[in-house]
Amino acid sequence: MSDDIHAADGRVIGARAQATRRKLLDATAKLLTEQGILDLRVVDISREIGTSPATFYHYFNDVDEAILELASEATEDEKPLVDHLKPGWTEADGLRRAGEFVDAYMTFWDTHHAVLRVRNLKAEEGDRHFRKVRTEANLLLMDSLQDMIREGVAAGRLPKSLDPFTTAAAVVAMCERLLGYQPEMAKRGSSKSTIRDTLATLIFGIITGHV
Amino acid sequence: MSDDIHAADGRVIGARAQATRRKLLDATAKLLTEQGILDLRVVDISREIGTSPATFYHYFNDVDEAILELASEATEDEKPLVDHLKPGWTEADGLRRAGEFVDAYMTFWDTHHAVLRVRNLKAEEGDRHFRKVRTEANLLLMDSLQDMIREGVAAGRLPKSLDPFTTAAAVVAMCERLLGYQPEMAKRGSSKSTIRDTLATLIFGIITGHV
DNA sequence: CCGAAAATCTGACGGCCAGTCAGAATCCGT
DNA sequence: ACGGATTCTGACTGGCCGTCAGATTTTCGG
Repeated sequence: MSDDIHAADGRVIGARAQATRRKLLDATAKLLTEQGILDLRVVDISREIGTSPATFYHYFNDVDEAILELASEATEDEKPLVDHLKPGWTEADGLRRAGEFVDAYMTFWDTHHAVLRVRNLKAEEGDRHFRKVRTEANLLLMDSLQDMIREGVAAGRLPKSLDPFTTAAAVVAMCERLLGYQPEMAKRGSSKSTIRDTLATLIFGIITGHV
Repeated sequence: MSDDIHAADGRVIGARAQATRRKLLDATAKLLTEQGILDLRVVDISREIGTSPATFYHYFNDVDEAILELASEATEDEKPLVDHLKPGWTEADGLRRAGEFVDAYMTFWDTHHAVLRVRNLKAEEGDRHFRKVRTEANLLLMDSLQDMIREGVAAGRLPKSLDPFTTAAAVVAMCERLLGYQPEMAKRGSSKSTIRDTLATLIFGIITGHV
């Protein structure tokens, strides 16, 4: 498996071309954040870096392909979050650890939310590639979460009717979606730190069974 | 406030036109489910009911307006769910009640998921109208959930670090997003009934503090 | 039942963007 | 500074959006 970077036609590209490709990816991420997927036009992405639409199609078969790559890059940034989810949370330090995980997750989310939104939309609409990249990203966290939940079930702190896999998915779901509500919740008095503390308490409770 | 139905130019319309408008809404929902928002074309919606694009624009200023109306209709279907979330769940019957709520929510979701996806996307991308309709829908459930959570906090079954409003939002978030994962989870052995039971157990635990 | 007014529908068009391709511009090794 | 390889783009085709003038259908007073 090669790490070479390819153009849309599959040929390996040189340093100058790699720089152009990177600029296109960055411009795509920027416009996605500013305007959203529904108003994203290849013309605008190209203009953003002072080039023509034809250049974009040298490096990507379509906009989806560029966004898919951004989604993969987001997955890379998600990997370190796993470090916060190692079994062994105690009643004494678990809440603090959960809080640290939430902090890290919030930072991750702030950086990538525009891309993650599109990844999730396309995945839910059935796109094979986006499903794959989303599933891989989610399994990163879920694998660790499952272990922790199994531990809680085995110790009798959690009910046996909790399926570890599904519960892990539910925790990830809660994190993802709750942060999407953030702007509207802020208007109703739920500050970032309230969300942080509540989310940490919930995660701590769900995966360890402590209150 | 009148319940009259209007064309895009604001004029009240008659029975024939109402039927056409309804067919356009249904066709929009159908194609949204089949193809997703990114491939939704006014041409296709019109063709679906054997009319021309110009007809569509008689009734809606754009596709968003039609989807927004479908989202409002979804909110109507969400209202009955509140009945499942009245305070007073006991340790004995709470899990059963939670399960009944989850069943109802899953049915609701199955019916409207394509529209809800777009509603959430547009809301998160900052669209004022979609934010409003989403917030209204979420507050329906959250108002009841908050009451139940406050009860649990007051009784000392739930930690005081749980903000009731945020926790209620987290529960809604978990339901919404977890169901979006359903197809991929099914491939990994998490059946609909596993999801149902786990979700019910989690909701029961989070809002009552019982295990 | 008739004819005119109101309501509903649509053909056709200008404008914008997607995506392609042939060839122009630039780079790089010698 | 020359020639081949790499990178970039002008210009074009085709398709969808959204509009509008006017065609078609329905309604209703007489």
